[in-house]
Amino acid sequence: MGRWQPDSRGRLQEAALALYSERGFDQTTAAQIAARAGLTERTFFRHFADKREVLFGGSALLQERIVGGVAGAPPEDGPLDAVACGLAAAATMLGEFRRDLSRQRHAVIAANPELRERELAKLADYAASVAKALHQRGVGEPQASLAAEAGMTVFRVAIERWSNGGDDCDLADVMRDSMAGLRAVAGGG
Amino acid sequence: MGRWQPDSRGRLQEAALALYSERGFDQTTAAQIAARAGLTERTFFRHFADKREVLFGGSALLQERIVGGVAGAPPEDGPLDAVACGLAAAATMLGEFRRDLSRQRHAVIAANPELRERELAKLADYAASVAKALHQRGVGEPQASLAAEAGMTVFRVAIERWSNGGDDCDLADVMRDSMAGLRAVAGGG
DNA sequence: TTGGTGATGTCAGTGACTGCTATCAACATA
DNA sequence: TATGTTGATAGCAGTCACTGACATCACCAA
Repeated sequence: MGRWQPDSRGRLQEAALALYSERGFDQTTAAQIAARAGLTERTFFRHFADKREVLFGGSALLQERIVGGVAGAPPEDGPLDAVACGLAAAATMLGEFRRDLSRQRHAVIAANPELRERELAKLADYAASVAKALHQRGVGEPQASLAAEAGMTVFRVAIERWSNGGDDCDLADVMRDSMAGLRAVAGGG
Repeated sequence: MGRWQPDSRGRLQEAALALYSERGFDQTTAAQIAARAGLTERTFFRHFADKREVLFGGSALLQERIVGGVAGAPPEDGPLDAVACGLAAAATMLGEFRRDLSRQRHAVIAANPELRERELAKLADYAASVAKALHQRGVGEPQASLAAEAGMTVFRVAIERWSNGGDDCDLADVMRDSMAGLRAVAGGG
């Protein structure tokens, strides 16, 4: 056995989600999270840049999935179709995850302005990398940025609907439906 | 003459913009801003909730303009047309402002992740109130949210293009053009 | 004259976050 | 076996964002 318990990072994420749920984000200190994970505050900040980031550990992976979905879309697809492929890939990934944890995390984020801010920043990051992927498909500006940002809009709205929906509500379905909604609103005028 | 110099709030905003430009956001302390404005740190935090907010003093007014534009759109306009009216109102307001200051502010925000986060949060606020205004025009969900968020996407992309464009680049024109771009991307597929 | 009000100053405190240094199991290598 | 290196952690001191409580004092109204 190692000198320390394994998976410090994972333990910190678990502890943070639990404490943020129980007492709220503001009422939780980094030292408390670390203590619950059997670590020190200093170690918390070695793993996560700040108190918020601990809730967004999976975002890099999700971003890869989305970009991969866009890059792997059929070559004849238009920009927004390609983005839809990225969203489908994201929906698949999130669907695999434990839904109760997703909901708990979403509730914590929704309850705090600072955390909502961070989530928006993550979505903007996704949009930037999706726009890049669209460029590589030959899409120019401002079409690429508009399609990418619009896609993230659909993503956000869909996640919101899915999170408030019942247990039989499928994320991929909601994504498709929301994308259709955007096309209707934007295309029809 | 009053006991204090007038317009503390304005002096703080000016001092903050200057210092953030000169040394960068991270290298500027709230105490330095206050000192430059002839005030104390404590007073800074009475006027602004945090170090970032001092750059967003006009956002409430801008929000009012956008919502007013949406509410005042012709009744027969579709959701996205109404949002376009809101954006036009915003463009008018921003056009009245000194462009050099707008650019300086934009550069400071672009240079710092925390400030970009805050700007995204403001846009999300605008989107929420625009969606509300659309509801009052009889638009349902998710159409209202999608149209509102898509509108903010257009706003962001347009501001970015305008900010990087030449002096002859008109914001209202860029807004209209970006909106047309979105319609083309979303409508055409 | 007197008393209330509002914007500011002063001060002490909490907690997020950082830089530096020490520790020590694990591993590689001579 | 001995020795040096590495990596994840602890410990500690420090800065700064932000807050709460209380004091000050020009201004204004009665």
